[in-house]
Amino acid sequence: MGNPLLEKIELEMAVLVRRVTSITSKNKIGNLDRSAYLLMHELSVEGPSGVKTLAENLQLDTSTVSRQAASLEKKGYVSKIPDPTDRRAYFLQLTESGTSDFNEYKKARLDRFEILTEDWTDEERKQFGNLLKKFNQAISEK
Amino acid sequence: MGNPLLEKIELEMAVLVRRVTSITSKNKIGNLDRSAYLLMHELSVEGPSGVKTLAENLQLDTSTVSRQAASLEKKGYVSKIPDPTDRRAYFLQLTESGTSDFNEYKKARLDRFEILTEDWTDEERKQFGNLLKKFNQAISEK
DNA sequence: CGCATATAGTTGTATTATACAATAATGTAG
DNA sequence: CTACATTATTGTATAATACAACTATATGCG
Repeated sequence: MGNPLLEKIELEMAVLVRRVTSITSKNKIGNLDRSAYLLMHELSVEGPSGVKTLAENLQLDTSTVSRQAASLEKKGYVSKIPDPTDRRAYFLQLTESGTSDFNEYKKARLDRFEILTEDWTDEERKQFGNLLKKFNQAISEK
Repeated sequence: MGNPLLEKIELEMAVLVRRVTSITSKNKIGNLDRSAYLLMHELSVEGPSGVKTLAENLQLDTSTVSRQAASLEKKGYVSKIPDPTDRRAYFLQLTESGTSDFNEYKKARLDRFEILTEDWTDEERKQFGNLLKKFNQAISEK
């Protein structure tokens, strides 16, 4: 029974998440973890934003973002600019060192993906990226 | 600069892992978590195995597997059969209730993936499964 | 205007999944 | 038979998350 195409996706997805989780636990590249990376990515794409906006965009609880932001601030990667129109709120902004370490980390990640897919065709890379994105969108929406 | 194909994979992969992690935290389907699921999958495919073998096959630390096994045993999903040739070792074996709840959980997961990919072509599903597998193999090996 | 409610962010606490290190019990080889 | 290796467990730590409680501030209504 069952749809073998779905079964394959289902199993490989479980394996993938485990592998990546496992890597995160030990093989952390540099000073940045995946979650901080996504937060910084968001800041670098969207510009300075507050905890609430970030939490919405990243689909995380504000408490989670708040802690990540605190940790990044401690490392000097983001600074908190008070929102002049609302004294409860801040804008989180990447610092210079944040930006440069973010780029360095991104490069290290890309190198890793380069190696992982070194024997793939560009067509495969393209499909994989597209399908991952499509899948992520589905998860976000459904 | 950089390779846009790789950048897309890299980013979407980070997002994917977060989404799935997030789902695991709240939306747990039934009584089984992803990690227990993979362990039970392994047992159902490979038959009764010891902690060490499982850890090797799943590429996890033995301590991690040992705890998962203990938790599954507590739920009555696996039983420990002493290895007659080595009194340090056990075989973990799925119980009936383990098998049936595993199948039920698997079905729930498949339903979920069915929905997530409901507007995909079979060709896309096939490609996604293949590429995920290929990627997982790369991670395991490189 | 002032109180009630809403909102931004932080902090306390819990859960899940993992690793590494130390240990106990048992096996094995010289 | 002793020294070393191996199987599994347990202690401890880390990362990433959520929910709930709280603080401070904002807003809107009577």
